[in-house]
Amino acid sequence: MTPRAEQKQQTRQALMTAALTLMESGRGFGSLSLREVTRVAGIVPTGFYRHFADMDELGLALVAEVGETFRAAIRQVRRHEFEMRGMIDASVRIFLAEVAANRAQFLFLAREQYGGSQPVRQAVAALRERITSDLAADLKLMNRMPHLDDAARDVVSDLVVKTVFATLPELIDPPAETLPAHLTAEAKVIQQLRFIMVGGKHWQGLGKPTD
Amino acid sequence: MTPRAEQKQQTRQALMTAALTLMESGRGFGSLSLREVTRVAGIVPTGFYRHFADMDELGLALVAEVGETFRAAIRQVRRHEFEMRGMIDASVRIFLAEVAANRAQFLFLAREQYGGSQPVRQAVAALRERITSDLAADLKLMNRMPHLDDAARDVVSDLVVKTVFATLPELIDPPAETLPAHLTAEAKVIQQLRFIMVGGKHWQGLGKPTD
DNA sequence: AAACCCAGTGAACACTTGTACACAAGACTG
DNA sequence: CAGTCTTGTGTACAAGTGTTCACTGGGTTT
Repeated sequence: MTPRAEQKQQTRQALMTAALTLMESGRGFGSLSLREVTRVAGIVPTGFYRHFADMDELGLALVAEVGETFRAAIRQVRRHEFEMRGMIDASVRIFLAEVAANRAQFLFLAREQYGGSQPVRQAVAALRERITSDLAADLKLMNRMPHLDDAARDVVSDLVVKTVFATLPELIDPPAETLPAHLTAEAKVIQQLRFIMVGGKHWQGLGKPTD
Repeated sequence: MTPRAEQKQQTRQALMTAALTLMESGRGFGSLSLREVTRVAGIVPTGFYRHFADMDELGLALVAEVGETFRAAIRQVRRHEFEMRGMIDASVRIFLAEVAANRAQFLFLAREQYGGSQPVRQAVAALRERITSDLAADLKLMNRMPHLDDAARDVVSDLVVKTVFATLPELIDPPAETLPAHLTAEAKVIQQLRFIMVGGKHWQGLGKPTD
């Protein structure tokens, strides 16, 4: 890549991390001003337009970025998925490490998954759908839960992804007090995913409601 | 109540619904300006201070309000809980009706549960904890899932509440296209709650990991 | 009836905001 | 090397922001 283009992408990245930095103190992305972002990024306000048409476009770039690291984390999980014993434990641990290594990105994801502007929210929804359908395909491939038909597998996958996304805030801002070990966010989400998997295994179809 | 105080509460309510109204077009609460809110509420900006010290306090009032309707919905569910057949179905249906009847409030809750300012987020967290521990107590009382000890019941309750909260956005903004019946947000969340419950019933303790 | 209280007003303030425009200077291209 | 492209700059402006202060007028109390 030419030095010019390289410099440009560097500034572009500065804008993106500036936005994430500003959010780290609890603000929502939608309340950030263009000027604030450029101020933190170290360029003049008008320079912003060389990279994004408006703040929404910056938001979309951030979704794309966190989407990439998210999927990279999943690929890494999948690479270890054949160590069957305690697969959930291993997956969660790997995933948590990735979240810790990219705290700000996942914080953005957690905050804006439902709070963001419409384009941002749509982008997050699209990301989530891709992840969900990947998981469903994976579940089918490894032939766990053979009782389930495709539709039911979709619903379970959706539940798993929903649980992971909804747990993100706990994982990112661990409650300050050191908790009894079995209530770590990590331990809790592991057990919750197990409940879901066990539920999937013992599912009996819709004929006889068991509740 | 004296006419004066009544008038005051009426204006206060106008401010709260003004905020909810402004959010209905996709904005986050944190991006609303005090002046906008008073404009929609039909009073002059300075009048705001007769009711709230700042926007955060308005946010807390909104959390309290939606918390009340939320818990009212739960009480209504509980009143029907002894019709055991299809208890989940009934609960979800009742709850959904309440959500539909108070769309804007639940939209606020869904959006701000993780996106709001720190005080708002804390208030939502507190609300969620109350609901969770109520549910745990309820599960214990009706003695479903006898295999589970208190800790495990807490974890299941947390998962259920997490699922409901995370599903709120789907329930509020139903995807425009009429879907195949088994993929209604309603049908999906019912099945997901069933998965969780079945998982709880067939839980075998932590001794032998089943995944 | 007189005194008081207080929700809502209106003007004013010092700032911040998004965007337009002309410009500089270094990197690219012929 | 000359000419062009493009990233980042500086100035400017109209619009919106939160908060202050002194005020009005009708409900409330004595």
